[in-house]
Amino acid sequence: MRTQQNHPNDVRASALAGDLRILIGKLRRRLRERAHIGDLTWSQVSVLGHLEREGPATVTTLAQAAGMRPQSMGANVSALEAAGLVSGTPDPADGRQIILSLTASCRKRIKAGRAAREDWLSHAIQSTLSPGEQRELGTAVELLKRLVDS
Amino acid sequence: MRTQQNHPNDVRASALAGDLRILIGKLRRRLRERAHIGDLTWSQVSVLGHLEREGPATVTTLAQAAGMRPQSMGANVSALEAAGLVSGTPDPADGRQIILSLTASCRKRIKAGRAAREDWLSHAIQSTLSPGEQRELGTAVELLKRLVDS
DNA sequence: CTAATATCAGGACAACTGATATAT
DNA sequence: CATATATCAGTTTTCCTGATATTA
Repeated sequence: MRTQQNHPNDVRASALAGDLRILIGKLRRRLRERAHIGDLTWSQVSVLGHLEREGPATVTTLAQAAGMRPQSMGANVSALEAAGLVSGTPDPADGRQIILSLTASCRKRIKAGRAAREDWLSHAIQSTLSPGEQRELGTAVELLKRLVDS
Repeated sequence: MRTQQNHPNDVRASALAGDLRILIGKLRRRLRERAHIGDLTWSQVSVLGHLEREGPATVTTLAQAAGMRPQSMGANVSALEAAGLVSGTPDPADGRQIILSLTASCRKRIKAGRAAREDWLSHAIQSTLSPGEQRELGTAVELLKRLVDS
């Protein structure tokens, strides 16, 4: 290990962790208060994004991807089904599972681009970050994914 | 596959927003389940970090920095006072305010480096990210700060 | 008197744990 | 019987809104 005098690596990491911790709290509160696209919560919007990019999935798969319990994800999915944005069909090969996918109307809404533009977070990314900065953020997101799955 | 000229910047921003949304959820749950240093919650650790780096502050100041209501911050501060990590003295110039600062024992604990190393997040940053990647993350954190305050 | 600070009380949201029914 | 999936019910955490006392 090297330099323990001026910039010990763990002090740097510790300060970074502190910044990140505060940042996550603020982002989360912002998302909760402003990120409602329809009558959807922030978690529910995440589910829609996952289904859009990764395709149909079961409740358990979605829960694993989001790092939460199947019961918690089940509540989110129920709300989305009630809103007519997601529908589930039984897996013909495994009667225990229900395969969830976006409904046609939801897909249409996404394709029209309305959903994206109504979203506070993507709007903020576009309006406050230059294309180059957006790329920097993209690489950092990949780093954080690795970190959170470690 | 790259429709660079069509290249809707908003599609890119939208995908980035989706990734970020999921990431924040996962990070938040990870922090809640694993980031207890003593018997402290993640928000409380954030408060300690702020007081350590920025110096003494009032409840209102801390609340603004964290983007939450003074009442919510008050609950966190009360817990920290009960744990003997933070103490408040009345502002001699303004009787309404109470100035909060870290206690000697808390400072000692931080200085000993134990608190930092027990923290899941800073440990993860150190062990899974190279120094260069940590710098990349640092610049991205600055971008996100700007974004969340917009 | 109006504004700012802190705090008490009650409520909402989104996750959690435990238990149960059903299918593999 | 043992495992996996989904779901029902109750609890906890964390922050919110509303109201009040005190001081500037």
